Amino acid sequence: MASLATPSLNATKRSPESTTPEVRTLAERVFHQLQDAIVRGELAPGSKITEPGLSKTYGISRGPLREAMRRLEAHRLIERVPHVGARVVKLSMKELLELFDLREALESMAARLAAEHMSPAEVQGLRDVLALHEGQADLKRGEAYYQREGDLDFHYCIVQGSHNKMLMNLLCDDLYYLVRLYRTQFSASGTRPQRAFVEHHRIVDAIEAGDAELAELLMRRHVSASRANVADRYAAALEQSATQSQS
Amino acid sequence: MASLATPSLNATKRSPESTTPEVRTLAERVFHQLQDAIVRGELAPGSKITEPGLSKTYGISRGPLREAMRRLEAHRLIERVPHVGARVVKLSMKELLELFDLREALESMAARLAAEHMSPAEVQGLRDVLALHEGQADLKRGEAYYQREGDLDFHYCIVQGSHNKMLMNLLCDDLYYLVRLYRTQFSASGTRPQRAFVEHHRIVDAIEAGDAELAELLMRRHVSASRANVADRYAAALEQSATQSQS
DNA sequence: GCGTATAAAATCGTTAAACAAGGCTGGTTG
DNA sequence: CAACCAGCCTTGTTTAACGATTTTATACGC
Repeated sequence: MASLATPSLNATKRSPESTTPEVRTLAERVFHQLQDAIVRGELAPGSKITEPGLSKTYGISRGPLREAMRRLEAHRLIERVPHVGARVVKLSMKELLELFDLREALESMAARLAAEHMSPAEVQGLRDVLALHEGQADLKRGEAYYQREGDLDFHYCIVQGSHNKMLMNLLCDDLYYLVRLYRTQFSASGTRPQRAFVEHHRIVDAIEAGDAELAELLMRRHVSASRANVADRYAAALEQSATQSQS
Repeated sequence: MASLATPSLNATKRSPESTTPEVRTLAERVFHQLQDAIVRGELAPGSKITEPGLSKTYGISRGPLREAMRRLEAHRLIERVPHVGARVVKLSMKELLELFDLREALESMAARLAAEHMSPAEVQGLRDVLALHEGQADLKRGEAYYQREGDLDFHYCIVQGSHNKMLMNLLCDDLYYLVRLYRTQFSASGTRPQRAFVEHHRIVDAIEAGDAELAELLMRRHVSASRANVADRYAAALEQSATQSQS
């Protein structure tokens, strides 16, 4: 029963990480703070990050700060040039689509493994997450951005269910932060809510049935459709701005 | 014609990185040195890494050293515990199989993208790499370990051909170092040479034909077979050591 | 006025010394 | 023998300083 609550707990624990209670070293703490600030858009994409500046605002010396920045660099949240400085990463549409390719490959694998390894309790936890989102969807029906973080919660649970630690680290610690960063940068509200919802349910069904192949296929299509949706909306925005500048 | 040589050049450039000519900052240089030392087994897996020790052996102060270690940590080549220290990562068989799952997902995607995006010149470069290995195979036929690094060269080229920078970074900068580390840790000579060879050729054929689906499928099978081979050999080794201890 | 060249300022990379904080070792003691 | 305590070592962090490199600001010439 305890493990039943794990997935949704994990999902809720992600938001209030501003306090970061268990983090003991300064470098780690400031790393998480900066990570959050970047992902939430408080540090503007492309803006320059200066050591003396951060050192003053966060009240720490340059040593731990530089270590935190090295970690941010490894997570691809900032870009550094020797002797010049660091700036917050600015995702291009090309890189965003690349990111979707990665997600398609990794998350379809995660769904496959989840179908093979997830325990009934974990599946139930997954259904709980879905039910939670459904409630929110009922409340805010019509608002497009209702599932901004909820969608990731679902994907988190699937990845956790794969029981593959390397996969979990890669997706949850690295890629999902980039996904969230993109969502703030492009102010991308997750459109196509009801369709994604049905897809989520079908994926859980396949996982519950232990149908690894189907789960993999459905997740692949789900991510692929999400990618196509983003690409289409981008193309539409491009066209609109083009006609706008024409008039 | 210049770009034709790029893949094989890239493959050869990987080995003599001990000089690291273009690396300008100390932290970066010592990071690469440590990375190399770990991957080549000079730093024993599980062995403790102490800051004063490395600081003395490499003749640098603790500042850049700690930054280098933070990068090694991000690449999962060392593991740190606050206030305790860092040790070289020690891959378990479980983690190795997890790594193969990642490779299967990512490299099959890479093969698919390569079939879609690779230029004829790049395909030719890929064939050159294969021909080079074939020559070595003729020379050292019988020796099982002939393709230890050559195999990775092939996979490198495929990933490069995907033209997906995120995928390239992930595989070439992160996972492939872990693969090499595993090969030294388990003193794993790539067995099944001729079979892998045939598989390599068929993958290139599919890529050249632009058959993305087939390339993806073949690469998936290729990695999967490699994984199964490793798992089998490990199981056999386990059984042998069991009967050995029995007598 | 504008572009170039030089000089100044700011930032980054690195070192060194020092101290606090926490873990490990080994000896002492009950 | 186990628990406890002290001392030592390593890690985490700060401060100050300096060389190197980049950026900027200024002044000069065209």
